[in-house]
This record gives sequence, structure tokens and C-alpha cells, in this order.
Amino acid sequence: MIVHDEVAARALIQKLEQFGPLGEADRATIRALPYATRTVRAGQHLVREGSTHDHCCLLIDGYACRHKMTADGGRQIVSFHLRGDIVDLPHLLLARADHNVQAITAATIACIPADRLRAAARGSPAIADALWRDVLIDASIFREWVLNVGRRDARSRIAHLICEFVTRAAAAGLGSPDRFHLPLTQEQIADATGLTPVHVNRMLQSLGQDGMIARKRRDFRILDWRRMREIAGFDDSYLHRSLAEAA
Amino acid sequence: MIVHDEVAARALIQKLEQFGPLGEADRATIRALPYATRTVRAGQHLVREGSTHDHCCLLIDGYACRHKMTADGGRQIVSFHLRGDIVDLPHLLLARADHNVQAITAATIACIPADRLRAAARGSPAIADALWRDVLIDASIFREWVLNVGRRDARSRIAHLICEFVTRAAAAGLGSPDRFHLPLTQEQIADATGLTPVHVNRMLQSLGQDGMIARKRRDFRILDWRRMREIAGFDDSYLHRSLAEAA
DNA sequence: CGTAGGTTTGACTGATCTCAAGTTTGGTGG
DNA sequence: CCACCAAACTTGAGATCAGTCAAACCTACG
Repeated sequence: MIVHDEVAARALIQKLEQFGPLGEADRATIRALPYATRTVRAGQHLVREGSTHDHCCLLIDGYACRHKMTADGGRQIVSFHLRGDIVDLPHLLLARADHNVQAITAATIACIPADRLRAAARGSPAIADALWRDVLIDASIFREWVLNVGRRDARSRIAHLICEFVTRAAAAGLGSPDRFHLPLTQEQIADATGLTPVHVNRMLQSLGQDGMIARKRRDFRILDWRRMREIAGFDDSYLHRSLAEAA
Repeated sequence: MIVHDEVAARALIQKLEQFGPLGEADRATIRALPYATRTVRAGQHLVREGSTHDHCCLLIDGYACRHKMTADGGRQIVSFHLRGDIVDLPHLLLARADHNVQAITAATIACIPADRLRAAARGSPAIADALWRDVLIDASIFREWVLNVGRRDARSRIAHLICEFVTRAAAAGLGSPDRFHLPLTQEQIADATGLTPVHVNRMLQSLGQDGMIARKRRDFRILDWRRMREIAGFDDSYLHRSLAEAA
């Protein structure tokens, strides 16, 4: 079902304006894009590795992640996403998916035909630049994850994941270090940090005992944001948020 | 020193044509770009984290890597690069470097002012698409590295690194699985895989004892390419080479 | 030939994993 | 409203992969 969906257009405009102002013409171009809005349930796959896609998904609400599998069934989450994120910009120009995209919670997404989005980018330098920046920031986050998984110990890794999550969530209006919901099971945290669920559990407890975090189920509070960032080695410059602030 | 450098232009054209044919006008645009060619010695930094840059570097010859550091001095290499690679496309649109770029061997690079390259991309959809694809493939490689470092054991990690290296080197005409030079110290391999140099050494020996590889100093031969790929869990689709083949 | 950087080896330590058994939680149907 | 169930979370004990530390050995190069 292809419909003109105001909510999706607004979300995309808001996303792209994080990276610099759009002109009225640009906004009109975006509003004219066809969107197919869908709701998916928790756990549902939006993209399967190896499949071909001719559209891009914008996450309107809910949470999602990208992940890859090893030959022997190990799973690695390589990024997570929240509302406003464009989860598969790679399909704008790459035919085959090299990873999976899966909804973590129930979610609603807007799918945009890749050729239409490409055309929009070609017609408008502002739109093209914004999409570019989104991809470049995505890549920057992957680099930070390589560092996180490769060079930090279990506690720091988990702390870093939490710091990144809350920073991005807060920017999207979804809570603050004081109070936020982390919609991940401990198994998913393990898959994102390259650890086992058992060890994630122990490290979360350790962070709790040290007075860094408090949690009830998946509702978290960071009690000492400064020390938490220190333990995590978290420096948000890799998120390139200054672009957003400047705008 | 800004000069019109035929070698650099040719390298860039060749790189971009991997992703699809360029028209004569596109090639002329690229030839008209100003290049500043520099040679650097092994170990020299091309980009420092946190610094601002207004140009992009094309690696003409030699090897380089990108890396990041943790607060406590741990180093993680997040990618390596060989001739033909554009090592800092992120600076096309992101002001501050979020990682370091360092020459691994003596190298020669061509620097292109970012604004000129941006202008070229704006003027030519073919150039824009090619640069896009390069960035998207870069990101795909980072995802694979997150998986490699997060979910594979030491032996497989190193095997995977070797498989990726030889695949990309062979594509650039720098040897074959039969015979190639891996210009990395064991410490650099350790920094790329999230291990210690000591353990890298032992795992390389283990791969040798199992008849997977033979090496003399840093000259390698893969003795059983099929089993090597198996151990590594290496599937080259994340490199999106079909684009190159199709062209 | 002397030196520095890189590689190799050995013995010991320790972080993280594995396996396996509970316990809690939230949702569902009676 | 309660009983039950599956999924998620916790806990403990023992095993193992990879790290640490320290010394010795190459090898290219000045």
C-alpha cells in the first residue's frame, strides 16, 4: 500500500534537518515521496541478509537492530536504532543486504522506494548532503563499536552501550540519563557486546553495586553520569551531534 | 602544492569505475580536480582524531590503516587500506575526524580539496553514486569487523583478517592467495583483531601447523584456500565485489 | 658488529565462558 | 482474581581461552 503519509514525511524531514536546514522546495520534494507505512511486531525481520531490496525503511516508532551471524550460529548485533533512524540506507545503492534488520519491539516503519529517494537526492544537494551525513555517521558508529568490542573489557563495553543508547534516546526525546527504558534483553545486550548473557547479567549487577546504575527490569537510571562515562570511555564526538546542535 | 597529477586522476577514475561506468564528461571532471600529491613514511599520521580537515586522501601507493584509541591507551585498528582506496571520505561532509589514519608502510597519497570533490559529486550523478557506494561498502566492512571481533575466536579472527586482506589485495593486483605480502607486524594484527601480539603469534603458528598457511617473515601463502575460508567464516559478499565485476 | 624492532617461547594468571539449576516476571486463559 | 506458563533473569562451580610478564632470539640496517 503506497500512501502519502504525513507522519512519515515529517519524521524524515526532521531527521534530515538535524544535518542542516532544508529549503521549502526540499521539504516539498520529501512530502511528495511515496511512503508505505507498516507496523511490525517484536522480533520480525525487516531485512534478511542476502536478499535484494528496492526500498529504504525509516523507523517511525519502536526499536530495531542490525545483526549478522557467523557460520556456526553466533549472532552479533552491529547497531541499534530508534525512531527517526533510517535503517537501511545501504539499499539505496547496494543490491544485496549484507546484514539483517530486525525489530526489537513492536515498531512502525515507512518504506520509501529506493529509486524515488535517489531521485530526490539527485534533485536536491541539501537532501543529498543530509543522506550522506547520515551514512557517514552510521559508519562512525560502527568504528566505535569495533573499538568497543575489540578493546574494552566486559564492564566497560556494557557501560558504553548504555551510554550510547541513552545519549541517542535522549536526543530523540525518549528519556534522559535519569530515567530511560532500555528495550533490550540481556541476551541482546550480550549479542551487541560480544559477551554471553550470563556475564552481562553479572556485569550489570557489578555496575549496580558500584552505584553507577539502578534498574528495575529494563528501566534504567544512571546514578553518576560522569563516572559512568568514565568507566565506559564514552566520548560522544563519534556521534557527530554537533551537526544537530548547529542546526 | 596543488598540481594536476595524471597518476592521481587515473587512480581515482579507476576506483570509481569499479562501481559503474563513468561518462567522458565525468572523467574530464575528475581530471580537472586539483590534487596535492605527497609521500609519507611508514608510521606517519595522515589524519588525527579530533582534527579538522578540508580535503580527502586517495591512497596511490602503499598501505594505511584507520585506528582509534581507548582512554587507557588501548589501540584498535578499524580498517586497513591499500592503493586505490579513498581513506577519508568522511571528511567530505564531517568536520572533525573521529579516528586516526596512519600509513603502515611508506606511501604516496593524493589530497583533494573536499569542496571540489563535493562539487564534482553534485555535478555528476555517476560520480556521486560511485562515492556513495564506496562509503556504503566501507560501512559494510566495519559491520563485518564488529562481527569478527565480537563473535569469533582468536584463530578465526586472524584467519578472517588474512582472507579479507588477500581478497582485496588480489583485486588491486597485489598478489594472490598463493603468494602475497602482508605488510603488518604481529602487533598491528593484534590491534586489528582485539588480541595481544603474543597470542597472535601463537595463533599464526597454529594456522601454520595445521597446514593452512606458510609464511616467511611477512610473506604469506595460503595453502588451502577453501579450508582457510571455512575456518575464518569468510564470505566475501560483504565486500560487494559484484559491483566491480559487473562493471 | 651493534642495535632496535620484531618475533618466539615458557610459566602463570585471570577474565569470560559453559553448563546446569533455580527464581522472578509478565502475560494468558479459566 | 487466580493459576499456570514461557521467557527472561540469577546464581554457583568448574573449565578454558586469551592475557601478562619476562626473557631470549632473530634479522634488517646503519
